[in-house]
Amino acid sequence: MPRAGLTADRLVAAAADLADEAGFENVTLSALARRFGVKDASLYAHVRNLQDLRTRLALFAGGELIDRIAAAVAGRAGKEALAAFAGAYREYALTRPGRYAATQIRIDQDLVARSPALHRTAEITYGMLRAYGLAEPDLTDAVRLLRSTFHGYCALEAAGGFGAARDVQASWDKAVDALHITLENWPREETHDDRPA
Amino acid sequence: MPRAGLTADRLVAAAADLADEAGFENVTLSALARRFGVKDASLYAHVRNLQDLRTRLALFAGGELIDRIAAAVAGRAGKEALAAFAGAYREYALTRPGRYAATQIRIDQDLVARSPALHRTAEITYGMLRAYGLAEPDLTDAVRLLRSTFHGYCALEAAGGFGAARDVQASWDKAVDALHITLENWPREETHDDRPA
DNA sequence: GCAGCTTCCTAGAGGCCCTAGGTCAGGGAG
DNA sequence: CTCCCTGACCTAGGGCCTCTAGGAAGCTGC
Repeated sequence: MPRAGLTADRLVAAAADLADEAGFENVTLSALARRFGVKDASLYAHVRNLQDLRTRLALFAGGELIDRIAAAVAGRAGKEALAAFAGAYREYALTRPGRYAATQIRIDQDLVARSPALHRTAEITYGMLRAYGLAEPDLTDAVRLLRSTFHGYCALEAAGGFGAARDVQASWDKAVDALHITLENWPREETHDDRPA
Repeated sequence: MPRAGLTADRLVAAAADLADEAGFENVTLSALARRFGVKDASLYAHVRNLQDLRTRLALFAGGELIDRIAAAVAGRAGKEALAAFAGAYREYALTRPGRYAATQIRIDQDLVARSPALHRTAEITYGMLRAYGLAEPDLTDAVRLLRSTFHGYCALEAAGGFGAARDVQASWDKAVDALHITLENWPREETHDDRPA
């Protein structure tokens, strides 16, 4: 009986493809095992359980996403950087819907803290915003606003939430313009609060 | 054998409570049946299947949400209306997480079209924005931006996505301020496009 | 008090997650 | 080259879930 040559990494990669094809909620150990021509119990040698698989997938996808964003943002600043960030973000969310959905699951907090991808995400986002000259806590507020808008937009779009005739790409470009203006006209805090983000 | 007196509406109401207590993904026919002291097969007399139940729950929650928003917005305009809208939205998302999650599922498009709650949502949102004097397509773009931001914020907050020390309520208030400024300084379209939203 | 509709039941198939324990392939040690 | 050990993969089985088919028991209108 030949071996399938499973490893945790190969499982995660296959799970990522499966997520994009069938939706993140259909990433299932049975389906994954089927894909490798193996019984589901066999997967437990490589992955603790379904939750573990999904967490690994989330971290994997988070890494992919920030790599693309980093590549897009590199060498740009200000509005150009913002547009590049936004474009890479939405592109990933739309072309890899399952992987993107994976990045949104709730993950154990100290596992998050130990993830290099998420640290990189924070660095790049805060870095991009430094051009706007915001100080804490405005900086953190702005980061939250950006993440929320990007995520909300992609989530609603993916869920078919935008029924109006208006072209979504044009709408998105406008939203990015609007965010740029928002960042330039940010309602600053009078009192200063320097706690780290 | 006494009857439980099930109806579709009672099932949906119980499902809503269950969603808030155990999470939307744990809204299950078995759990619901257990709650009524009834076998799961019995539920199929009132609800077509799990998908049908979840869809009904989504529409129910959508109606509840827009009712609260409408009540909050009533009699206000401009920034006050925006803040009231935002406050009611986030309040609902945070205090009724399962119901709120239900509102985000993908729903059959022509079922959406026939839902009065969703029409009301559109009316109220567009109505609130009329104070900012936007014309199409900017109006639709602005609505999309608002919905995205509100949803994205609540989704990230609920998923534990905001790790920084900064108080989330303060951050949210600032985001609403920023949105108000954005709406007042909206980057207008030169060319006019009047298609309905 | 009876007919018929509806509610709720039992029975059972199939999918999923996960554990316990067995078997056999492949690589290193002798 | 053979033995052995690790670990990749297996079978068996329990529990929870959805959903269908068909039967019995309560309620309503006559």
